[in-house]
Amino acid sequence: MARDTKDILKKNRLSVTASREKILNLFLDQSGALAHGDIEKRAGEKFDRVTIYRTLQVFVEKGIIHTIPTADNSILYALCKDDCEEGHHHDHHVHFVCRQCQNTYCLDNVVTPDIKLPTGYSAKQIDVVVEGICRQCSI
Amino acid sequence: MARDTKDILKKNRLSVTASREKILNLFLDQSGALAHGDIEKRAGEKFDRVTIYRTLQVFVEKGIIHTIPTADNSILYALCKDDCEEGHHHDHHVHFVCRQCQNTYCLDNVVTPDIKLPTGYSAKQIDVVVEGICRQCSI
DNA sequence: AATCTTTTGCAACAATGTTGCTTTTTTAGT
DNA sequence: ACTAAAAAAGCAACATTGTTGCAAAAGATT
Repeated sequence: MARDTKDILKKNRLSVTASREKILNLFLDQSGALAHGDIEKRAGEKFDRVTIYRTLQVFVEKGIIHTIPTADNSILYALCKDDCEEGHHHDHHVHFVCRQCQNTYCLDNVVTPDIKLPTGYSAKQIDVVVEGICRQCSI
Repeated sequence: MARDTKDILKKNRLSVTASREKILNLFLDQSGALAHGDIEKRAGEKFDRVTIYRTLQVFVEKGIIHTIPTADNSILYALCKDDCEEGHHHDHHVHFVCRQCQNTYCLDNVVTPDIKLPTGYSAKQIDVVVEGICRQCSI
């Protein structure tokens, strides 16, 4: 496990530090997306808020995590799949927000549909966020 | 014009006040969506920030405007069409963010597609935000 | 016009995000 | 393994954004 995080960091030409490993592990140990606040809480009192901000920023730049837009004005972060590279996200999956457990998941198997736009508009990226009840909560 | 705003407010059983008329007019005079900050700037120095927050909140509750989730963590607001009622938004159109002019538009004619979800997931609402170049900017 | 209700503005506060700078840690070269 | 250079962490101070309670002002109702 610790091996993994070191590898991921090195692969992205990032120096290996305690906070980066810790934060990366939070994402690896967790299926859903995390908000900055979640990370602050779960990391214990160990890290400075600024460090978390900067770490998340670096991870996004390197394509290790991506952001998910939400209606309630909080940015969520989730792990990218392997086909994301530095400065070149391939974020073509649908995001799902559960109204019951409030978790947000990347539905990696659900691809964003094509959208027919009016003449004159051209699409570069399409974000789809579905709100509803997740598998866990509908049992 | 002033007539319009009074009518809209009355139709929603809201008392007619200067700030509500002013803010409503900003939306009517403008095709795109507005962030809280935009409103604060365009309204002049006249209104308290708190009043703007509360006014937007009331407008959303009444179904006069709706919110648009954005990737950069700022909530945008835009006018609802007539078929929105109190507590019951019919927000089934696609939102378009222009990378050039940075404006956000409601594409009222473009309906959000159905999304096939994995077993166990059920959708209550689907938000689609398309990023690209708008008609104005692609001339 | 008087009263009751609603809204506004103010002040204080809380949460979130940013910046510059010093100290500490990591990396790379020997 | 040790040292110098580079990078990151931590700290403090600050900026922005959003929230709450309450008194004053404005709007609605009769």
